[in-house]
Amino acid sequence: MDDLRRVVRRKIEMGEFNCEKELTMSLISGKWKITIIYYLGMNATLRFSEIKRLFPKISHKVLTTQIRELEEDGIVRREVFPEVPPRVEYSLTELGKSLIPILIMMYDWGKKNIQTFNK
Amino acid sequence: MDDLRRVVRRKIEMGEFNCEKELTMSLISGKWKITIIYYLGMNATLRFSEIKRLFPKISHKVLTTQIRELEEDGIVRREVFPEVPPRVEYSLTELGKSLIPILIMMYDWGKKNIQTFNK
DNA sequence: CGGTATCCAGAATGATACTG
DNA sequence: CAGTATCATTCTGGATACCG
Repeated sequence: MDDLRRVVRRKIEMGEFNCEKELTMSLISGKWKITIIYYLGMNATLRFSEIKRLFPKISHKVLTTQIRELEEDGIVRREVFPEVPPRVEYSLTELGKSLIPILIMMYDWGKKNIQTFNK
Repeated sequence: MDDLRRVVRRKIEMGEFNCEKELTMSLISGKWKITIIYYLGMNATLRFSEIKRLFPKISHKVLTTQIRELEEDGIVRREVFPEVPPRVEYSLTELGKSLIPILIMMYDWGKKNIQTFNK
């Protein structure tokens, strides 16, 4: 797929990032992306419908969009099994797996500090 | 200020977070927030105009908005000196400082992987 | 200098319906 | 089952002008 990482590459070329942190942020920004990455990290592979079942609040179209962007950015691998009915399995690439420590840190930070926001 | 952390608190109350990671993300999501936090971490205090000079591409209003949200969320401290012309200095709170390791990890990750997006 | 108010453009998200 | 297409809505960021 030629479009692979096109948005991110365009941002790099246009000098839209002030700093490499913003590259990282741009990859995980999106209402469901860190959730999807994290659960794929815990489950090795998940089918489209399994992700939907895990997070009923995410709409069909939005899940498609989020996971397609993750795929374009090289974070998620998509495998289509030519069956009827179709089966599609998602898993993390090595690049995707390397994001997990960052998500764990974000989880730990949130866990540690959430009570200060409840007061 | 009564509005302190109101948006985040509302999200917590409404159960809008699937996971504590999302609390962390919600605090640092915003086009300039990680940039502002990071530079405040390196400079101890910065005046409004100094931040503007560091990042000429950020507009006046957007800088105000981003930094006000960081203040409401308890990440940034705002000190007003009653002088003419006014002087306002921003610095990180302890909560804000505790985010720095996450931003450093994001920087390192971006630095390490940016070349894979340039191909 | 360091704001606020208004208005607007575009992006992100979401609801719904249709398809191989 | 796992999509795509269309349309509506909401959220974010930005341009501009005015203020104490």
